[in-house]
Amino acid sequence: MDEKTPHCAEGHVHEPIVETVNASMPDEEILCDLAELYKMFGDSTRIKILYVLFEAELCVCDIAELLNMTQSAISHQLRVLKQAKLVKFRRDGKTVFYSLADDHVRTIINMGLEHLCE
Amino acid sequence: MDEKTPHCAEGHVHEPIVETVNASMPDEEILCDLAELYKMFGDSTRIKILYVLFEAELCVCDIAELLNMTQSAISHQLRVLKQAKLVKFRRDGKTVFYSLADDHVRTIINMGLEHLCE
DNA sequence: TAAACATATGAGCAATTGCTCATATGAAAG
DNA sequence: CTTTCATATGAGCAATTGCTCATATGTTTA
Repeated sequence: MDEKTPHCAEGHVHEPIVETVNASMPDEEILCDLAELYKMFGDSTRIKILYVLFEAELCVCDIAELLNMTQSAISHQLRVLKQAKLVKFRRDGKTVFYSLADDHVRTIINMGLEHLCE
Repeated sequence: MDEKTPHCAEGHVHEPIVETVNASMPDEEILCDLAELYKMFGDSTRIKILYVLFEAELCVCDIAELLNMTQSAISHQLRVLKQAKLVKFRRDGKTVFYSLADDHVRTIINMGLEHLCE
């Protein structure tokens, strides 16, 4: 048997359940993608950026001002959010306006807030 | 003005919007709690543990076997999930059975999966 | 063209994280 | 009580992360 997985005694009571669960598991890759997605929401700076974009598109320096953080810090995080396709942007002269990429972001954050307020 | 926040030129076009957004921001603490919550879902091991508990309560070694990881690694993560109140447990002799603490966990994970599959 | 401004990005660093390994705890069986 | 088995936990380490600081890029204006 696999050396890496210690296990309860042979003929273990819960084995059938393990089989069932194992069969219904999504692909490893999907679950990793899911973790990557939630990782985006797992940092307070990024949560704040996303929340701030709920109401309006904003430029980098506006966000920095709202969160009282440096332009650089915000820009780095926007890059990450952009890669995760959670925000999109639009250039207008020197200014770059960011906004939520889709409505799921709003839904996911609101769902989390609901969970907290119970 | 605040030294830490660089800002666009004085009399900036988007200032009114900034005011509005600022007024509607939830407390710092709530957004931090929200980030803490999502941090739990932001690791593939924890996501897998939670997913595996969708169908049935399982003991630590069953989970370890399912995920092909060590008992120790799983136990450490279960501790974290327990602290976040995402799982609960029940002792039966030597065995400890873990299960999802509430239905929100299922909902949140499913919502993320939906977002990925579009 | 040069200067000014908004944003992006690379290097570096301190803090956090997720594991391993060894060991402790707690419960049942001998 | 002692052993065995299931689980919990502390120390330590490598990898990741989120920031700062300096600087690069891109756009407008003089």
